[in-house]
Amino acid sequence: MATTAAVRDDEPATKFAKDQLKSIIERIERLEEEKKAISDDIRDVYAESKGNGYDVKALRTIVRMRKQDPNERAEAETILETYMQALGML
Amino acid sequence: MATTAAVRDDEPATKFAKDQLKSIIERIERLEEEKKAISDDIRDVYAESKGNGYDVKALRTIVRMRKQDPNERAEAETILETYMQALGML
Amino acid sequence: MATTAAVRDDEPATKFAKDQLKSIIERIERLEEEKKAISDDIRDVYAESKGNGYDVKALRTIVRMRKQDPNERAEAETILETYMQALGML
Amino acid sequence: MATTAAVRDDEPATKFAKDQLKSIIERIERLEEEKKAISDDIRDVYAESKGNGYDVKALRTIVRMRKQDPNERAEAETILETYMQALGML
DNA sequence: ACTCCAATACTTTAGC
DNA sequence: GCTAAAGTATTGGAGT
Repeated sequence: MATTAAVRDDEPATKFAKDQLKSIIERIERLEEEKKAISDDIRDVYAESKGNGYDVKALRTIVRMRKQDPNERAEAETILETYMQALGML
Repeated sequence: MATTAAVRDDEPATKFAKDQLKSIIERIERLEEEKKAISDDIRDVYAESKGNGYDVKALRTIVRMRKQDPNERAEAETILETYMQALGML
Repeated sequence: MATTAAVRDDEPATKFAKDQLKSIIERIERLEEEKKAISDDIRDVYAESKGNGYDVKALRTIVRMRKQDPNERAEAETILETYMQALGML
Repeated sequence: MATTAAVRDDEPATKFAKDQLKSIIERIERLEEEKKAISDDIRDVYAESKGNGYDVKALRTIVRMRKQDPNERAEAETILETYMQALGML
């Protein structure tokens, strides 16, 4: 295998392989840090909104609904109502 | 309430309140898009690594371990060892 | 500390303490086994229902809804609709 | 439609279908009650242990470890150690 | 298409 | 009471 060879199996643990592994891990760690920073930002927006009197749970529901495909949502709604009907919940 | 008033309670649904709500939702949606982009990047790194012969599960374990170690280890370790000792797990 | 003393701190690791610790762990493990068995049963019911043509997601929603307090549910619904209204989703 | 037919599609909502749906929901609800009862028991054991001076967090860790060990350890361990070796974590 | 597992979101509990 | 942490449940993606 030309290009690479992994840190695996019976292969000698070459310095190159080590560096490649290290590089992978560090790339992921950097990306996860960025991801965490954004998660924190999202949390902050919700917290701030709550401070301004908004209902966080409802906000989350809105965000979730807007993400869904309108068709799928309608279809799910129909089934749900059928079941609720059958159970006397409507 | 001085500054604004939310879309809530018995308050008239002012255009201002609507705009504020819309703004909150859109900020969150923008952040979630960024977050998703990064999640995809992370996924890509794993997929590419797998293509180069790495064991993805092990990579994930490494990442997790490096994240957890600095935080807790030393603290819990002591009590834990006492208990493990008592249970013959050591 | 009347009755016993735990496996902790500077106390000598008495045989009694060991046995008590072991007993606690085993009680929990037994309970967790039972709990897992029930979780599996629930999973089975859903799987079987799916095989009979039911929509599992909708079934889960029904179960969740029936668990909720009707008043709270109604209230949450109201807020949600206010927000949806303000965002032109209704 | 020999055996049953679910509360679904264009089918007339027969009493039978309703009963079957109701039966499914109630079976799940009963199982979830049992499950909750056991969860509560587990909680009680931890609470009682805490009252006797045990460190709950450590107890949970022990339980978790004893659960995981037999399953995976040996398998993942090998690859993992190779990687950790390469990263200077060992 | 279906099963399985990892990741996310939600809920509840403990601690300040 | 609120923030932080755990546990639990649901969702989404990967593999077969």
